[in-house]
Amino acid sequence: MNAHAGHIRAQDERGQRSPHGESPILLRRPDLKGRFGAMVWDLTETDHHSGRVESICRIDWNDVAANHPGWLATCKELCWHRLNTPLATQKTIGSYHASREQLRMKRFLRWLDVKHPDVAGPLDLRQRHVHEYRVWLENHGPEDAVNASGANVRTGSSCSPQTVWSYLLPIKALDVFRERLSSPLPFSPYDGNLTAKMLGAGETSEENTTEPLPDEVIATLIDCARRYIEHYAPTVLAMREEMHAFWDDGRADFPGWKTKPGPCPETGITWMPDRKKAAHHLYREELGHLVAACLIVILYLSGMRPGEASNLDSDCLDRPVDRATGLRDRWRISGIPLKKRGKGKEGKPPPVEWVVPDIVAQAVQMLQKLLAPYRAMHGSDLLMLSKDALRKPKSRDRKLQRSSKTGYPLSVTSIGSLVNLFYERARWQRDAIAQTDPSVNQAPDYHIKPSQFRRTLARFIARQPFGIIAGRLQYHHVSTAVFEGYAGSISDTFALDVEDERILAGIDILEEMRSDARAGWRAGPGASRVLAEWENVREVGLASAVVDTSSKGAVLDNSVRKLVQTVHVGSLSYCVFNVSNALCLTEQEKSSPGASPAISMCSPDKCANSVIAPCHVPKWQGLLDEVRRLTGTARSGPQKQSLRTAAERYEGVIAKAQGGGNGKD
DNA sequence: CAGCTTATGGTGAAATTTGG
DNA sequence: CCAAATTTCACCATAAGCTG
Repeated sequence: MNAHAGHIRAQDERGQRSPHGESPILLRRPDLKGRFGAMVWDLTETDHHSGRVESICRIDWNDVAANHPGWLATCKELCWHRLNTPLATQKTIGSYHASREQLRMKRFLRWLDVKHPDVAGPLDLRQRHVHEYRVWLENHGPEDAVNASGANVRTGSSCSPQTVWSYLLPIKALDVFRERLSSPLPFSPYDGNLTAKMLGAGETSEENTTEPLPDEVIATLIDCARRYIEHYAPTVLAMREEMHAFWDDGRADFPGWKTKPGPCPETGITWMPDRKKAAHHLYREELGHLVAACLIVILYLSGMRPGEASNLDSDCLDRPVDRATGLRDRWRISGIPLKKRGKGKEGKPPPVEWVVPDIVAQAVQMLQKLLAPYRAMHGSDLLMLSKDALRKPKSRDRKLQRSSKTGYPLSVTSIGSLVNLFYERARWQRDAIAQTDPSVNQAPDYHIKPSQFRRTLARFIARQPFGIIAGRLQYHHVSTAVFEGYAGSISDTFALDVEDERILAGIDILEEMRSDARAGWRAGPGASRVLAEWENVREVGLASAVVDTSSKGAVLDNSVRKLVQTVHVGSLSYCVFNVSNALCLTEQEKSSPGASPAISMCSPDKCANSVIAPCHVPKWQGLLDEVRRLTGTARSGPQKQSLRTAAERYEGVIAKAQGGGNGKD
């Protein structure tokens, strides 16, 4: 396979592989363009993450060559070995990490330039320099910073040990690879004791600090996103057509919009503010909002990470045949996972799948349609494109210049700005709705981090496995689809996130059941058993662990955890799970270890495990109303009969839960 | 199999780039 | 020169992989 083996595998006098000018940058990818001698190593192709900006996987040596010539050879050798030479203690690293390491190296070199300009190369470096750098990293304020061209400046006066550690990693690597370098360090940093532990990094990890989006924020977002997809999309598409026609026309001035955004058919508000803005800005702003609307729906209801969404192909959606039912009744999105990737072939991680509800499929289809012309224009296959893809191309032979990466992927940082811009619009619309509808209040000022969607979904599923999203989607379909969606990517930690949230929710539920019981509600046998246990647990001085259910998460004792795990939350019932009489499981499933309730098979009114409390009555009432409405339209006798049976069933449940012989007095 | 290191994804915000 | 949108870099968080 390797025609160049002769010079690729060149060995030095110690019998080790070493690079020279014509060596490929990556031995396992000799087809890559660059060679060791080149001043730019472009590893973009080897990066599976298409949403990542190009500069992240491009290593530009020109800066080192110009400002720190004595270091150039060492930096390149180190980087090459990091990419190609596995050691006993160090495996080879990916292009992303290799580039990041060189960025950190550059920061060190900048610092040396300021503090010790006499250190011209690795041979001049001493332990005291390394130590001084470490102290500087640990404790330096903005006034002390060594500024780079370009970007972020220090704000604080200290940083975390793990950050210090990662900035010292290139120096550690110089030590680890000393045998391979033509001019190794003349000493071993801290006598070989430069470790994460020494720097205090890796201390006990803290709680998950990503807070879920507040209810008002997510409600505002989802509501507005849904309106964009359902009602405003045709207007936005018409604007796109008009703008493209103008481009083709070749006229100098935009003649003015023919498309008029009528009032919102649902709320009656003017949904697009009337601004004096250049047409091409207006058009891209609205297209951007529509993209954001789809993105929000996808992120919130699939549990994807932002980076995974930006990595999706335009043909990621399909409708597989359900093996159990033979029907094509579920939507599936396939993509590349960012974490827990596994090995896969050719370094490419195997795809994962998310099962998603209808509205997510709609959002994906909208993106497919909305961005189709730009995909054709820029030769991209990605589902989402950055806003720069929406600009007018300069001419046939010249591409747009802003993005240095071909195809205009939507980077993760851009997702952030897109979403926050959209939230501003959603708030603006909500203000307008509040003018006419006094029951609607204003949305809070809030900065959204894209990763919060995933966390918010975890909480949502945990609290309402039978829930109704935004009051709009059908109960059964969504709950099972979303639930299976996360179960489908079981290798992910998402299931664990959900479980943690569920346990916290379970504590709320137990407390609620307890106060219901104290108010005179008579629980069934299953619930009484659990409540009695709960009283015990509360007694045993777990108050501190249990009372704090608010944010950072209570540190749960195992006994609490176990107890809470038997209680499952639902908006139709609680399930006090007890394997032996669970109606949702077959005999075979019951006997398997770790059996848990099958949400989609639940029959809350029949199962002995199920507890229907007063707070569930409204949902059951809703089901009853629905059945009565249908009874009016039913045609055949059997249809009417089955509806009557259902109605009786629901009436019985309601009577049992709220009054009659089994409820409050 | 816990505790550590290593590898890598994510976020905030200033600086830069680009079209006009 | 202006405004918009991205890139860049510092900082942060967490998963994967070793090792004893």
